[in-house]
Amino acid sequence: MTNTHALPVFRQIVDDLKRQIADGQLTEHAALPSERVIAELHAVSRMTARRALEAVEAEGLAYSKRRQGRFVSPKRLMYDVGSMANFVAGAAAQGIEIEMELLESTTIQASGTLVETLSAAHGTKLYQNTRLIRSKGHSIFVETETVIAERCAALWPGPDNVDLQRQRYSPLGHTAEIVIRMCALEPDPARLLGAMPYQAGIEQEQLSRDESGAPICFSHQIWRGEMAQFSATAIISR
Amino acid sequence: MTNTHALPVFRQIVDDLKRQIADGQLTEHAALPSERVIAELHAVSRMTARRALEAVEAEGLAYSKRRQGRFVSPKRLMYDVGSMANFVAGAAAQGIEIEMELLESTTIQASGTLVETLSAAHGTKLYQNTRLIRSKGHSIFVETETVIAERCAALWPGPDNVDLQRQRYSPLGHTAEIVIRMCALEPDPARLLGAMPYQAGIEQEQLSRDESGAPICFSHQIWRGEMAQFSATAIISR
DNA sequence: TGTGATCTCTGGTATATACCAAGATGAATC
DNA sequence: GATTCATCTTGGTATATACCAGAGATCACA
Repeated sequence: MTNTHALPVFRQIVDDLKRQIADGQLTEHAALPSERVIAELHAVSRMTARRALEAVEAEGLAYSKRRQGRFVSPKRLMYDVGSMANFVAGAAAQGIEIEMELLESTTIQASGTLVETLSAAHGTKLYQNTRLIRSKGHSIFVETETVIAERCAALWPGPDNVDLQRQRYSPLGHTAEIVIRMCALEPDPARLLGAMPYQAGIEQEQLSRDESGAPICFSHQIWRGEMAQFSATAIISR
Repeated sequence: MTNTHALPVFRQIVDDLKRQIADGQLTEHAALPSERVIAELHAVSRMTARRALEAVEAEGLAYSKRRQGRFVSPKRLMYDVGSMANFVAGAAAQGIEIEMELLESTTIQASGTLVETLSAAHGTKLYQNTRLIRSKGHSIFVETETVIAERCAALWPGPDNVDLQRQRYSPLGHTAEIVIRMCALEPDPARLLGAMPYQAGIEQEQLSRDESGAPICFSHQIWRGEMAQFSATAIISR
């Protein structure tokens, strides 16, 4: 297929696929045509079909499962970072069920950048938990949370607690500094999220403080970018 | 070059380039080796070299200029969305100069989704401005701002005002609802930003309200994702 | 019925090749 | 010194081909 001065062929295929998704012909988690099928359908080489599918994926409209196919991404979830730390509660209010899986729970000693971030002395006892958050079986983000043990003994009984997975999402602290940025998904979190390594995602860091301003908890979240949508309310201080 | 069970070849090239950037061998805005040079250097086909460079680009570590080459991306800028609307002031405090270019300034009448968003009657007079924000000649984001004329006559003299470009960045309103999400850059903003169409970026919407809660201004910003970093402070209300 | 081998389909990697259009450059010319 | 023009380089598009490894279905056999 030759082409002069018009839209690139692979771009036309992208538009076709996007239209099908928008139209509802392809619904959430439905399989997209495979590379080979698209190649035949549009009479292009497989590489061109592949470029088109990769573009749709890069836009966050689809995700791929190795050796299985590409599928339509589910809709975005809203996360109100302003009222913070209640992503789960907020999701519940929207009628969205969230599943949390505790991947790892350890007790470590403060070192490296954590010392500065948490204003904790070297060797301070810290609880560290890694969780994978899903909705309807679809991975949304991975969270690694580091808590200063002594500063929240009452609020948080420690890694042995059964209700651990919910605990984090009841308010811990009084204020939180949040940073959000785009990032490339490293292989490890990408695997957990079922995403391609190094595809674009969202990284979020939260540092929670208590009434006195002392850090309690540092949380690092890695989101599938196309799943995330962050809201906040700003107040013009003057 | 054959390869079994190790890292894919193009990934190794990516790591090599990333190392050079991290080491400082390649500094901000320095040209990366071209596709053909990398192909020769690593003894791979041009397509493989290309994949590597595209991957580096997708990670936000480089940007490409058509027919000129690929260059190392500058460092991220921080934007405090919590205190809002003072991105320029914030940047100044960091010693970063920001340039604003007014691309378009029109007076329109409320219609479509703007009617709902701004709670304005159909046909209400609106000022609409599109600006491109740069730092050191490097495009960062495009903003389209829609202001209800009558609700801010005093604060904002209208599109004829000379100081227009600064005006917006002095607090307008008392609160703002902000939404941040990852997106694919549409061809138009991509061109303005000097980015590839459909690469991943950040989309931000701000709805400013006055003391009474009435909407004043709706702002839609499209950021080069690798340039953005958004911070906020959350308060746990309980 | 259950189990294991096989076969098909999938995306992922890699090469070699070809052409295009426009920026950069420098030589020849005015 | 300024202008024109050819050349080289660049990224972008597109094809054809080849192989790999694993998920899923199927089918033969115990």
